[in-house]
Formats: sequence, C-alpha cells, structure tokens
Amino acid sequence: MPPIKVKIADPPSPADPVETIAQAQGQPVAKRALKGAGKGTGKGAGKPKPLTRIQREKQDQILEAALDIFSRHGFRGATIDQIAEQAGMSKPNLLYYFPRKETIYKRLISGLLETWLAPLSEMDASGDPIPEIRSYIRRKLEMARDFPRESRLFANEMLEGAPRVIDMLEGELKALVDEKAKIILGWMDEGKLNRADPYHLIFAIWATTQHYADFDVQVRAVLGRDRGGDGRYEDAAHFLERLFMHGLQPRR
Amino acid sequence: MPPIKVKIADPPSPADPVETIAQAQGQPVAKRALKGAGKGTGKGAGKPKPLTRIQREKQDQILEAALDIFSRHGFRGATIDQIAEQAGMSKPNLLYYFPRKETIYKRLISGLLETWLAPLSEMDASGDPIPEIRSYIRRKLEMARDFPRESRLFANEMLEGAPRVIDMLEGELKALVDEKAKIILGWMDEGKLNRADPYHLIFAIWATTQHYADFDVQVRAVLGRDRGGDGRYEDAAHFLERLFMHGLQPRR
DNA sequence: CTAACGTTTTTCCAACTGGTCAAATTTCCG
DNA sequence: CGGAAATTTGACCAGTTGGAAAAACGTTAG
Repeated sequence: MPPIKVKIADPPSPADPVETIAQAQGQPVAKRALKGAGKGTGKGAGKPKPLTRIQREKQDQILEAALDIFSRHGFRGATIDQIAEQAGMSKPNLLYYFPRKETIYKRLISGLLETWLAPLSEMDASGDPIPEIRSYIRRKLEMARDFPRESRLFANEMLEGAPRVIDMLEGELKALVDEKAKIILGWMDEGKLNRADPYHLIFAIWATTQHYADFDVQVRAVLGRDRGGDGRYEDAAHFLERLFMHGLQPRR
Repeated sequence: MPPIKVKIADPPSPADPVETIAQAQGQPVAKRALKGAGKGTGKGAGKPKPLTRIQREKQDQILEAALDIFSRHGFRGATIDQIAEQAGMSKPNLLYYFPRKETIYKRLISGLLETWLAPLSEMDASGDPIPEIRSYIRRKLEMARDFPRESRLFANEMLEGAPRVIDMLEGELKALVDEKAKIILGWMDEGKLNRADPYHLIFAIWATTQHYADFDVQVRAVLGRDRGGDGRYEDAAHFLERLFMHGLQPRR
C-alpha cells in the first residue's frame, strides 16, 4: 500500500492570476475638492458613492502593487515611489486615489483579515475532530502557497509589534480563537483528540503553515534545486498531516 | 501522576542582562585617518589590532541598539539616527565606529548565525533519537525566549528575500541541514522514529519555536492577560513536546 | 461645441536620510 | 605635566521621501 498522498487543491493557474485578497470596497476616492468637507457630518458617513470603472481599476492596481512592496519591506521600508512605479503610474497620480501611504496599508490589512481568518472560522464544532483539523491545516497551507505576500505582510506587521492592528488582535482575533479553543477542548474531553493546549495547537498550525510563505527563501535554499520545486507544498502537506496526527514516537 | 512538567532552563536574570549574541570581534575601528590605506595589501588584512576598552564598549552599545531597531523595522525601515539615539550617542559619533549602516547590519547577522545554528549543530548522531530531538526543540524554544530580537532580525531578513544572506543559506545552512537530515533518516531506518520527511521536520521545529519570538505580540494578545504571562514558554514547551512526540490522534 | 467633471502631469517643498568634514574635546602614555 | 592619539561634536550636504498645488488633459452629457 503506497503512503497516503495528501492532496492539496491545485494552485490557480498563472493565466488566471491570483487576485489580491484585499478588495474591500471602501470610501470613495478622497477628492482634493472635498478636503474640508465632511466635518459637519461627524464621521463623513455620506452615501458610499458608486465608484467608476477607472477608479476601481486603478485602486486595484495600486493595492496589488502595494502588497508586493509592503510585504517585502514593511511599512517604513516601502516608499510611495516604489509602489507607484510597480503600479505603472506617477506618484501624484497614486496619491490622487489614496491620500496617504498609511491609507493604502490599512486598506490592505483590513481587507486581508477576513479572508485570512476564514479557514479558522470554518472549523465546525459539529464535525469530526480529526478531519476538521486536518482540513484546517490543509486550507491554511493552501493559503500560504497561494497568498504568500499576504502572509508576509501580516508577518511584517507582527515583527514591528503590530502597532496598527493590535486592537484587532486583542478583539476579534482573540474572540475567535477563544471560541475555537473551546470547541477543541470539547473534542478532547470526548476523548476524540489527545489532550493538549488548544491555543498552542492553533499557534503551531499557524506557525508551520505560514512558515512556507514567510521563510520561502530559506525553505527553497535548504531544499535545493531538486526538492525545492513546486512539489514542496505537497511534501509539506504530507509531513504536517502525519506530524499533527501521530507525532514522531513509534508506538512500541 | 501529575502531567510531566517540561523544564526549560531559567531565563537569565534581569540583573545579569542578556548580552547580544553577536559579539564577533572584527575589524578594528574604521579610522578616517586610514581611509585610503589597505589598498595595497589586497584585502586590508593587516594585524587585527587590539581594540581599546572604549572601542569595545561603544561598539557593543551600538550593536545592542542596532539589534533593537533593525529587528523591529528591518534594514530599510531602520535609521541611523534611531540607532544612535537608542545607543545614547550622536549620529556622527556612531559613524565613527561603523562607517556605514550596512556594516552594522552585517556584523549583527554574521555574529548571530553561529549561535543561531548551534542547537542544530549539537544534535548528535550517536545519541538516542527521542531525547535528542526533544532537547533540540527545547533549546530552540529557549533561544526564542532569550533572544527574540535576534530571531526577529533573522525573520526580517527572510521576509525581504534574504538579499544579504542568501549565499549562506545555500551554503553553510543547507550543508548543515543536509547532514542532520541524514542522521534523522538513519534513526527512522532503525525504526526509532516514525518515518517522516526530515527536512520538513526541521522546518516545523524552527517554525513552531521561532513563532513565539517573531509573533510574540500576537501570542500575547490571543492568550490574554492571564495566560500570556511568563508561563507561556513553559506551556509552549509542554505542548510542543507532546505534539512532536505523539500528535493528536488518540491510539484506539 | 462646451461646460463640468474626472484624471494626469509638472512643479514644488519641507522634512528626513545616509554620510562627510574639520574643529573641539577627551583620553592615554611617557 | 605635555603632547599625540583617540573620541566627540556641530555644521553641513546631496539625495530621497511623503505630500501639496495647480495647471493641463480627457471625457462625456447636454
């Protein structure tokens, strides 16, 4: 019997390019002409306005480019010029769509979060523990493979001490993890999983999967030309499945 | 019988402050007066010169401060001014000891690497597999706890694509991992460990342990006030030990 | 066609950046 | 002590950075 081959879903083809996760619709273009306005209405919460085709396109170009740059150099290390060039437009042109560097960054991050946490959200208390966890690991690994820039953007923010998302970590994220930890604990109580700290289990899943995005250079360098190719995600999936299920110690 | 409490060695006391890993002695101070010199001798490899007390002290102050700044903001995101201020001296003064920003960074990284890889180097083929791996995990976790800035510095370099250390990754690091992977494979052949890809095993150990340094903010935010305190490393050690040894699936 | 709007470009600026240099100050050593 | 060497400082500089302003250009509905 051949070893169980863990199938992880095919990556999107290059012809159908992976689109940026962060596509949250948002405020309309910040118009110079409207600069002083909105002060009377408290939080500037007029009607969202329908966004023209050009606006949508250009904003997407910018966010796509910004993701590239921010994910490699972090917030401080990235420059508007770099992003503008990558997006194929001039700096003032870019600033016409996003008034400040920070605005771009924040849009990226907030657009990212929902998708980023989706796999964990989907973990279902009524499901079978083992398949649920296996599938969570697999989905997380797929995200590392298909959205490595998003992963690195997030990692960069963490390394800086998360100054821009700390509230969300202590709020939404903690709440979600608390909830799922409770579910996992329940499974353990039923004897369907070995007893272990559910929080650290979640950390371990995050760490091992995101590692393949964040430390990609290192992974590829160490695996070398032959083993570091496209197959490495299959290998990783297979390995992680066995690690999380059975560990290393043989049953004597 | 109480659950086995994994002991991880005590952190250095605050009174005996953790010294920077990177303390490689190196070139003497780059003297303005000697600027043009050294061109005749090929690589400027005169005698290393003994370094005065002040030189050692100031260089250490600078490296210590630089580690703080670089590890949070990456190379591009860090400024000499920040480092100088953190080190309690003026920018020109700092530049008297290290002629360029990059010099500081490189010294930091090269001084770090040896120590960073020491735990893996120590993994011994003639030892018992299970204790060897357990102890490797423990040591790695201790390093994440005691040298989080070093871990973050390294992570930052990886996120940027490792432009300054890629050679070392493909050279020394790959060689070391290849060697240890062979040892682990040997152990598996003897039936002393469950069969699994040794490269991905090493990645998993790196990822899970370094996570506690690199994503420290997140870990603390999610664990909350009560569980995120100093005990979290004990909990992590305990969890990782069980995960890597036995996995999650109960033996039916 | 044209006025009104949305978009793009050119020009500009003040703050910050990495780095230099000579002068002033301190330390070291006989 | 006295002077040479080592160290520190203040002034400076050229290039980059985030961003503002306004003029120029394009598009489209009437």
